[in-house]
Amino acid sequence: MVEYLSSSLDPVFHALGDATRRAMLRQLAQSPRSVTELAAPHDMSLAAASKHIKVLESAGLISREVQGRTHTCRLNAAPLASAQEWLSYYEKFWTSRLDALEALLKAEDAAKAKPKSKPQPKSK
Amino acid sequence: MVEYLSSSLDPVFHALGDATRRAMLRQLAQSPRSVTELAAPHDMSLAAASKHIKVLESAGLISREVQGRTHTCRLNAAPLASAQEWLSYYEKFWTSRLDALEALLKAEDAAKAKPKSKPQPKSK
DNA sequence: TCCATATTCAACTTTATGGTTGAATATCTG
DNA sequence: CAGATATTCAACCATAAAGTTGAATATGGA
Repeated sequence: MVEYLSSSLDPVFHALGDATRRAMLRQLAQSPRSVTELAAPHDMSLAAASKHIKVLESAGLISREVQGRTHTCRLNAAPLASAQEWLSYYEKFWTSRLDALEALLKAEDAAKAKPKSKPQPKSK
Repeated sequence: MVEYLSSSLDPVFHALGDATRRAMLRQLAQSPRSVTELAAPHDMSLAAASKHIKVLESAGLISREVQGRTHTCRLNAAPLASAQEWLSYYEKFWTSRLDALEALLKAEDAAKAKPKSKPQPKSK
């Protein structure tokens, strides 16, 4: 039903790859904020914060309503749903398994074409 | 129980912000692969693919076992769990709600200090 | 040993990122 | 209108990213 282009995930994950921007999303999860409010907790110029906001905006993660001189930003979580959808594919790799062990089990499971009796010791 | 540093999400989300790397993770979800095998479907030099693999590796998303001249890469999904955990915070913003509408509702919900009777028409 | 295979390394190019500062623009307010 | 506030813009800088090519390294196999 909900179909997401893989390519549209690029800007979303990219936007999430920065702690400042993730923090801004958390702020917006509380309530809409102006640019100044969003910038306040972060130790950087307003112009820098403005750029981060633009990154979030162009990833579709926030929308902006201009009211006079202030821009009110709101969270738009929809693209996060598509990110989570992408990640959900991998749930089977950690659900109800220890992850390192899981990797081993999964490898043997899936690699039907590659029967390897045991891991070789490192040559170095 | 599982506690993840926000900072460790930076390299994870960054790694996911590239379609080539996401595709490589999908490949590895099928079975472990050598560098050559991982590179094959992607239209780039082996050296470029090798760099992508290194990005995934340093984000902790894959591990590598060197056996002779081939390096076998395996998926390590654990950091994806922490990414999903981060995203899960936002589930409430899309679960059982239309997303645009949801933003509105949520805004009213969370902004207890800001009772706005109805959305203002855009000033522009 | 010789050659092919697997992978990385080094150097380089181009473009993107994240930050700065100072000026510009627009709006609100007395 | 004048000044303060909100935000962006433009220019600039330093570093990182993503790709290339060609050489280096290591291993496997005849």
